[in-house]
Amino acid sequence: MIREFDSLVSTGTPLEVLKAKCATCSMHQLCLPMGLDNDDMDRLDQIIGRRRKVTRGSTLFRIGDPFQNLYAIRLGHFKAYQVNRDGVEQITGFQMAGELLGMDAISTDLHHCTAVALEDSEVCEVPFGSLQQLLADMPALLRHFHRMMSQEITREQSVMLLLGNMQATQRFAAFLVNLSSRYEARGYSPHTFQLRMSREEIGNYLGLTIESISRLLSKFKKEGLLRVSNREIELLDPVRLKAITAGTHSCN
Amino acid sequence: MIREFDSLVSTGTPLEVLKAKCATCSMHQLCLPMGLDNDDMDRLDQIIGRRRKVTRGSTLFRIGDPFQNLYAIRLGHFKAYQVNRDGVEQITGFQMAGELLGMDAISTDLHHCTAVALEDSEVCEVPFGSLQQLLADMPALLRHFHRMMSQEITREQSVMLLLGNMQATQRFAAFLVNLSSRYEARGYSPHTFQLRMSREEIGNYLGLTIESISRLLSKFKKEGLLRVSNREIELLDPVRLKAITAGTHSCN
DNA sequence: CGGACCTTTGAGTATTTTCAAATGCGGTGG
DNA sequence: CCACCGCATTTGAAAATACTCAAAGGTCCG
Repeated sequence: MIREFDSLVSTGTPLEVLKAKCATCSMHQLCLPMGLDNDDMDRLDQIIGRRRKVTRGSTLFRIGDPFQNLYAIRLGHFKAYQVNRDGVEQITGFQMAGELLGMDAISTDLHHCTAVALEDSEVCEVPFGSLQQLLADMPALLRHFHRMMSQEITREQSVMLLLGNMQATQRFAAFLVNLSSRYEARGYSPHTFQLRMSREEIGNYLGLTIESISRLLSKFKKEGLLRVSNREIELLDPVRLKAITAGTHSCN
Repeated sequence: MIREFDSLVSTGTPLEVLKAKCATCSMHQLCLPMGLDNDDMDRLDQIIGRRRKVTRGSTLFRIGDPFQNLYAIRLGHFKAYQVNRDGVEQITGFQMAGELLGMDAISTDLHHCTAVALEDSEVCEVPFGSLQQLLADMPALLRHFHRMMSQEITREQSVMLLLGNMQATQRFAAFLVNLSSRYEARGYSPHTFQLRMSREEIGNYLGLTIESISRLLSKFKKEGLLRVSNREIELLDPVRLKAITAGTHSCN
């Protein structure tokens, strides 16, 4: 990687672009280029379109938009939501750096959800046509791409489990534990983190109302499970939190 | 297709195997070989392992099983469920002929759900290693495989919407409408069909109790929306059923 | 400092669950 | 052929969880 760094600098590549290469991206162990050698990573870099900034609250793509690109999140957080025929939103996921947005659009070439940045973020545009050509040529990339799609299927199944037969307390505990482990996987503290989404968004995602979320936060606080200050969360008893996730038995 | 049929017969291929070829399978317009030309379909046929019968109630694969094969359903119905740490089941989907089972296992090489036949069924074993090699070589197959995975993501998102912010009545209506359209896509009557799953399984899938399902059936029956006799269902007013799916407003 | 917005908390309500009992269906054996 | 048994389903009544509505309290930002 050092070698590559040098060669890029020597050819006068602007620093902007340099920083944006997969090889130097802190997410390359989680993201699409995971496990690729340097040559393959270069080829992936070459098909990636723009590295785009998405400001807080702005929309990356919208339901019904034609599908052109997948988006790899370099930095920041997103929410993805579906909309009922009633116009009611249902958030289907919160995505963070290293995760891929837009995979649900492959089936019909139209986006099935809307993706909105929860904070100022950056994404890599991955033109899907080009990616598919590359996939045929790079078994490692093919394998990992399939893993990422499969992982999304698995994640959604877990949410179905959560929504289908967990109580409010369990759901919220599971939500916190999930965030915690994802931050840990990214090298951040699993105990202290900022919620990037509002109480309302959490409630929407978990199939609960904003009031329920607020009450659950108060309850967990009172029980010494966590400390909250606005969106700053500190998990004080991850073990018990995980236990609550498992069953209703331990939560009164 | 006729030509192929002839050539197979002339080479003395047993009828058993003949019937099992993708080209002669009634599901090839929905299943993996969708859109493939005859040559490509042959290549796909060649990697397919066994065409296996799965008797009612028996398990195709189980959570934690090592992942070897995807399974294309030729005939019959399956349920796929996850299990909580409590041992509580959550059915994540009901699959029918033409659909693919096991895609959630790609991410970790372990199955994340258990698949059980709801009636005597038949599946084609698709060894995933071989499939991946083929994918690199057959753009059309690659494309369709991605569509199928993406479709599964989309389907699960719809279930999240259903579980996250629909009421019991809406959920059950949505369930019936969904079954109806899938039978229609397979050339069966969209109005009259047999439920292959018990009331309990429906309830589990929809995040409701068996009693609620029973009550909803009675309610719909009383409102002239459908006729029920055991597992035989006749939808009498699909339009109103769809309307109920959309919003709570029209159902008292 | 003021205002908009988000969050918290309380009280009453509603939907769905739980628990219990009755009904119906299919299969088995007298 | 009919009675009986087991199992799935239906129905009823009480209970619980989470929601709705309302108001108060905080926080952020101009």
